[in-house]
Amino acid sequence: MRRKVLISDDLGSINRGVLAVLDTFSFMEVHSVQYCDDAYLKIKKALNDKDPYHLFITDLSFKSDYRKQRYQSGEELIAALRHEVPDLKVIAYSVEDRLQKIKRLISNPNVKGYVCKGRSGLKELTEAITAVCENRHFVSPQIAQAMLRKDDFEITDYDISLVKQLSEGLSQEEISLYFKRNNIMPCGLSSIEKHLNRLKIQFKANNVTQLVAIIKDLGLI
Amino acid sequence: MRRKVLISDDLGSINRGVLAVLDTFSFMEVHSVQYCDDAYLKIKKALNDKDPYHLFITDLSFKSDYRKQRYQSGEELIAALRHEVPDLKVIAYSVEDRLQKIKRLISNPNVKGYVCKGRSGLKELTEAITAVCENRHFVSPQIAQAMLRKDDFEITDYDISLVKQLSEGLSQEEISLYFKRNNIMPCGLSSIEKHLNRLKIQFKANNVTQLVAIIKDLGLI
DNA sequence: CCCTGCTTTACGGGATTCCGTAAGGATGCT
DNA sequence: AGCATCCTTACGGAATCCCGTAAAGCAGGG
Repeated sequence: MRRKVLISDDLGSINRGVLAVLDTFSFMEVHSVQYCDDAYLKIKKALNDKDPYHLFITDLSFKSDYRKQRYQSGEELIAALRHEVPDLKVIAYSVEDRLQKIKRLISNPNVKGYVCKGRSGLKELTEAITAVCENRHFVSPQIAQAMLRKDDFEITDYDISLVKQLSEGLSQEEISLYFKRNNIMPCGLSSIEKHLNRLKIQFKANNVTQLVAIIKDLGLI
Repeated sequence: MRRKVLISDDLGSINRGVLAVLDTFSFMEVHSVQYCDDAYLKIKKALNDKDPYHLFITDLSFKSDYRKQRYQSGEELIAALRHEVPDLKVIAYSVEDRLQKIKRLISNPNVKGYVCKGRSGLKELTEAITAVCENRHFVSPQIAQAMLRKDDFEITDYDISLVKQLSEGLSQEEISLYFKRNNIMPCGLSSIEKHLNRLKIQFKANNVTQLVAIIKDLGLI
């Protein structure tokens, strides 16, 4: 049975690697793009032509360059496809290994698989494709395992955006106002202080400056 | 003329992509590894066997996993090779795009090329390999261009160590004491404040936290 | 020697952060 | 409803940071 597959990744080297893997599936017709917007257009066009894609394999983060994009990240594109192309199966293939983010992603019914880029990424990707073709789901073992553990020592998007604002020079009071304006809860100055306190303990930071330095080193912002 | 090449990247997909590119150079004998320590061992062994590698293409950042590594990053490995295998030509292939860091890297005479992973990464890598084979150097155009720009602030070692202490969580008063103990002048609290003030103006930072974030982004600490 | 310019150091007051205590609100369980 | 728990928010005092002013020290030039 012929299957149409689209892969999307900004790094040429990764695209090439994934293509090499897909070549082992002889029944597949594979196309690849390097921008989210291109992926969106190809998917929509195929749908219009009554020859839709069956599977979409995409990275999550895309470097921005001179080409202005409507969809800046894989997440955004996947979210849009959820309603516009509900029959499309999606496998995310990313270095992202933060549980919170992955959980949210695979709560989207379109997303049938999550594969962590890593040393055995291509092997896992093969498994994921096989699974999805057989209507099963797949997530990388290290993620699946982490999801079982209950010690949710997790850092949320809220925390990230909080620290990010700090790193951009806002005072805690300014952040409070910013959160109020953007309807991000909690937005009280006290809550911001409390969250920061928890983060400082978690990351063993003496003060906010060190906290930002640590989070930056971890590549979270 | 036969050339031995070693490539090192933890992501399997990238390794595959790079291998595909290297296949277009028919005279090359290519090996690949996924850990810095493996790269080190292979390079040393080849040297011992009197059949050394001519070219080493490596990523800079490697995810750590259960395998404990002596060399945690490409930088560390490259620094070690500088003295142990001075004849080995190195091309770094990384997403890193911070000038200062790249400058420090290519100040190492072994490093003949720097290629930025990105949409045209493989194309540039091909150019880099060709250049290095012809005894020329290569750095990705976007980096080369950025290096020309002269808005490269004068920043002293004193400034660096000052900001570094901040990023490690010391208060300004603690830094004053630290400087006194280590005979770093000036060490008065007021002087430290004054220096920080100048830095904040230079780097357009609202506060110390943002200053540290900026300096980290520049790769200065 | 004095003047000038530069840097280090000191001091003070206002702003911000830090940290503990506690009130108010939502949720879930019995 | 009553109770426990978790989370948000508020408040206040201590510590720290921020920033301007100013004195002291040290070169170089006239």
